[in-house]
Amino acid sequence: MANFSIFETMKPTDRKSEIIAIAAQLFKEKGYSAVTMRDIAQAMNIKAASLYNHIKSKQEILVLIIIEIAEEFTQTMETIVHSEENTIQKLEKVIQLHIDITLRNADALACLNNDWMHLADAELSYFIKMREDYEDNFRTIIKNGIANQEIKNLNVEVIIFSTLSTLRTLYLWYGKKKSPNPSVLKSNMIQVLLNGIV
Amino acid sequence: MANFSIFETMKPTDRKSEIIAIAAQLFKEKGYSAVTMRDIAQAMNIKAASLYNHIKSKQEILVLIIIEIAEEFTQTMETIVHSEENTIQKLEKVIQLHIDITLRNADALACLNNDWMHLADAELSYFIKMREDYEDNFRTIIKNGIANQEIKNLNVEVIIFSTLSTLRTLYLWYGKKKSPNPSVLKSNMIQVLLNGIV
DNA sequence: ATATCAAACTAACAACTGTTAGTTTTAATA
DNA sequence: TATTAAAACTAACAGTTGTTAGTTTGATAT
Repeated sequence: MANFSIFETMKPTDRKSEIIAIAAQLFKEKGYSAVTMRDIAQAMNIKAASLYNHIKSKQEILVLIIIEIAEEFTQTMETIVHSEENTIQKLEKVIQLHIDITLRNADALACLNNDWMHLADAELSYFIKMREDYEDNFRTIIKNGIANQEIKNLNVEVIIFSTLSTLRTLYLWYGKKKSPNPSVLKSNMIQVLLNGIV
Repeated sequence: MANFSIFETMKPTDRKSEIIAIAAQLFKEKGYSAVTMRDIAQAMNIKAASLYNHIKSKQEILVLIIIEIAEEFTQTMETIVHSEENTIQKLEKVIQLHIDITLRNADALACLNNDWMHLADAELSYFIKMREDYEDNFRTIIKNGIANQEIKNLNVEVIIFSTLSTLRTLYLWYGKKKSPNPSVLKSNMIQVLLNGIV
């Protein structure tokens, strides 16, 4: 029986996704540990116990916020590093990746950056592994670029952390009054990170 | 009576300072909210209640960790922005400032970056004010540099946040196996941030 | 109408939180 | 040796935490 109401078709997110989205928002503001289940419930206008009709635990919320987005970073980076493009094009793709995810899900990104250490057991190891792989792939791009003389022969670690620091904390700046629109952001970011400001 | 023992003269930090140093270390690893007074006490091999012979509250620890270092940033930036040097020299001084504090007190810096929102009332407002002043002064340096044509005419906000992101999260990278020594770090950082990597 | 089922509720738990009060230990001073 | 003061202790508190159990609500399907 085709009884889809307008409301059903207009509401693509189920209750569980709503909880995760709202939790991510709260985690961004105060951090995982400082946000209680009662805080999350209140933000949804329900009682804390009702959350457990949809999620297994507070931990599960954290895992769902962080792991999916970490996998996207890891997989896309894997694609970029193995592509046929030159170093500059690869770096532009990495910048694009960070901007895209920041625009799409700044809250989850904040959570990933600040609260990953509150993951436990298997998920913690998995996350750390992904992060290492990501950085190793980035390092490979830079080293190849230096070998090809596409990139200046500066300390590799300094290049990596200055670039990644900026890209990883984009969520802190985006949404502020003075932040530029996405395409201006991208082109200026490429200029600043690759060619410097002087 | 000159009865200073070797131990006294060798121990320049009193008990309160020890608490603050250990707390900062724990806050860096897990964040302010996730660290309990019992955690801090255990790290000092005493009981939680004993901490209150030295400090007024958990909040006070946070304030003492963050405010002092925030004031140092704010004041030094004030000096730099009003100095007679050119833009490049000013930026080099700002980079030096961040490296210095990172090397001297990475734990407190991590705490300042991640836990400032757990300050309360007057201290929270005071911190936010200092951070705004700091960024305004940085913005002034960049704008003057662009006006003088010492700096490329790129989006000012992008320049500010890419530079500050890197400098502010230095503590995350420093101390890792692959990180270079301070003087190499400084010269490479100036190269990367000012002149780019390409 | 009745049955069904997701999603809300109330009530409670055991563990943990920051903190206080009052007491004992420790080590230096008179 | 007696005194003092710093710094530890034990015991407990009131409030908060994540979570469970069992129940009620409200809309949809038979």
